[in-house]
Amino acid sequence: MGDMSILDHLQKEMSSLSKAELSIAKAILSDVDAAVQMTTADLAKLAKVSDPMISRFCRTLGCKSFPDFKVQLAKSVATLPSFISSAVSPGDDAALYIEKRISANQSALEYIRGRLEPQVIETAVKLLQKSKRIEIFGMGASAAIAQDAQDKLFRFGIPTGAYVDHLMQRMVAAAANEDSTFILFSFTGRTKEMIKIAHIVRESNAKLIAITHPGSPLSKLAHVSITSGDELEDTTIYVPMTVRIIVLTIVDILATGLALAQGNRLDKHLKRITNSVDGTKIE
Amino acid sequence: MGDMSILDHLQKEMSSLSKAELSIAKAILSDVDAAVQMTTADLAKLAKVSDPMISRFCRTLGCKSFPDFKVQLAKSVATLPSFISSAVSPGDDAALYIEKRISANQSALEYIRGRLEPQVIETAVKLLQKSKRIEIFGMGASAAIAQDAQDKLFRFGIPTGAYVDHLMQRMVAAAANEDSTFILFSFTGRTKEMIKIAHIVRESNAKLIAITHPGSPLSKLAHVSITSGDELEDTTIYVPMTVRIIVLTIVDILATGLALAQGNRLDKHLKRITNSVDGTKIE
DNA sequence: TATCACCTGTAATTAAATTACATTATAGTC
DNA sequence: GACTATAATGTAATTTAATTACAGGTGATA
Repeated sequence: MGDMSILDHLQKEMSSLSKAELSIAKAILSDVDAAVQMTTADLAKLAKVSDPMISRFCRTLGCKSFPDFKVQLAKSVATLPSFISSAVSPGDDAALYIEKRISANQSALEYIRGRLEPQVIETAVKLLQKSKRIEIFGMGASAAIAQDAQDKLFRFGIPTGAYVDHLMQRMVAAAANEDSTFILFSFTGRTKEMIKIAHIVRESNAKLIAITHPGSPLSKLAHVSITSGDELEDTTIYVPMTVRIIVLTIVDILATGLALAQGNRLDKHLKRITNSVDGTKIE
Repeated sequence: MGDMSILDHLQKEMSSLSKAELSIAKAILSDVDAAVQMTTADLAKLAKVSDPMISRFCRTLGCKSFPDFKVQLAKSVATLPSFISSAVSPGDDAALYIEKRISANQSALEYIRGRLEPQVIETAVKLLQKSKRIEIFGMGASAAIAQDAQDKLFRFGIPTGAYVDHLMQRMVAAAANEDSTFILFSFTGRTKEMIKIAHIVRESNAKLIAITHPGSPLSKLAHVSITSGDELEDTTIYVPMTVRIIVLTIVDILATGLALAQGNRLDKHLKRITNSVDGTKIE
């Protein structure tokens, strides 16, 4: 079972459970917090099965015993994404909305944990690594992300620019060639201007990585498309919050991949960058 | 005990434990992952105490029983910030560094869960709400954050500017008065230029909110200082990654607080903003 | 010095979980 | 449809784990 949480595993196995096992699963899922405190007898009664079915059920799920199952379940409960509790309401005090926003952003990260495909990331990293130049575009809410991405990626030995002005973006895209890789950020992937720019990138024979809504027009134009997590939040109606945490974490991942791919031959180069801000801070 | 994790509670009680209780505590802390799988007999042997001491110890900590203690402990383990496992190594493949980066950012958010003080956030929100104008400054890695914060805060009926050029920042700070609130982002709080700008803000009688390292020179100049989470990551040596996720979540929290404080009287205003980008997207 | 409160271990008991055995249900084959 | 084999499930028995009861030891206080 590896690192998969017992709750995820349980939900994945629902369709292959026997009648009694399904009763037990439903009883557990009806109140997970209560389940971690139950005896085999309690749970068996709730699920209307015999006591030994509980042990057997745990073994079916790959646990050593019911106590082991309860411990795994407790771990799952503690890391459970709670989308419901994240909705902020008018009467919320600061303690509550702090809690909700933190939980929302943690949950958003949990959401992409199983959705980012390693080979897609690797492909993107290889494109970046082979490039003579990296150009990063964003607009609106994605503008700050483009600039943050530049701040991360410029360090790895490949000249890296970021543009947020759509006219400059068009012109830079038109001036590019096959030596460049472009990273385009668009939560929805349906911004007309960004799609137009993507066409220009493609016409320049440059490579295109899009961090965007899966299946969107922009994603279809990209050589590599990586989810923006836009399914989580309607960014055309609400102020985009959790989505940008997802996208910035994707930036972290790409930067990490590129740093690893470049190995330690850039150590001096990185040191020089760090040193360039020497003297700007109070000791 | 409320919401405090059993691990936190245990560590807080260490100095008031008896000799045997202390042995048990140490045995648990020596390998928490193993402890959740132990029987009373296993743990008693490891701690060199009698079996019943285990039950008594759990009761001393406020748990109902040893099984209850083990469940609580499992929950603590699951939410424990794991700084070690987040360290990326040269041999890491994409699946692993994706996992590590996601976990690192989740842990970073967990880190601030108990460190953000609701009344400090409320004070900041009140300052923002009472302002005639909000100005947001960042530079270097914080520049993108400043622009992101503008994208969030400008919507709530208070004119909001963001500047990343330090000369413009000086001038805007000097031109301000008591009607303005400034938000300054600096991870370390030791950037000389930003501290100079903070002085200028104070001289203009404007209010100053700093998102920065606790106890730093900048934090001392602020009317309200909120942690940047800078303790987590040496941002002067490493590329700042988790720290900006923390800071952006703080932006979310402030934006949420301001939105709630403004109530629903801005609904039309918000609608007008959303409508302003109509027609820019493919349907 | 005596008393009291607290700590702790051994022994006994209870509770919880698992195994063994028997019965029932289901699926496949003729 | 009848029969057989296998899987699922319950009852009863057994084992394991946890807790309670009782007794003894230690340290502090009057």
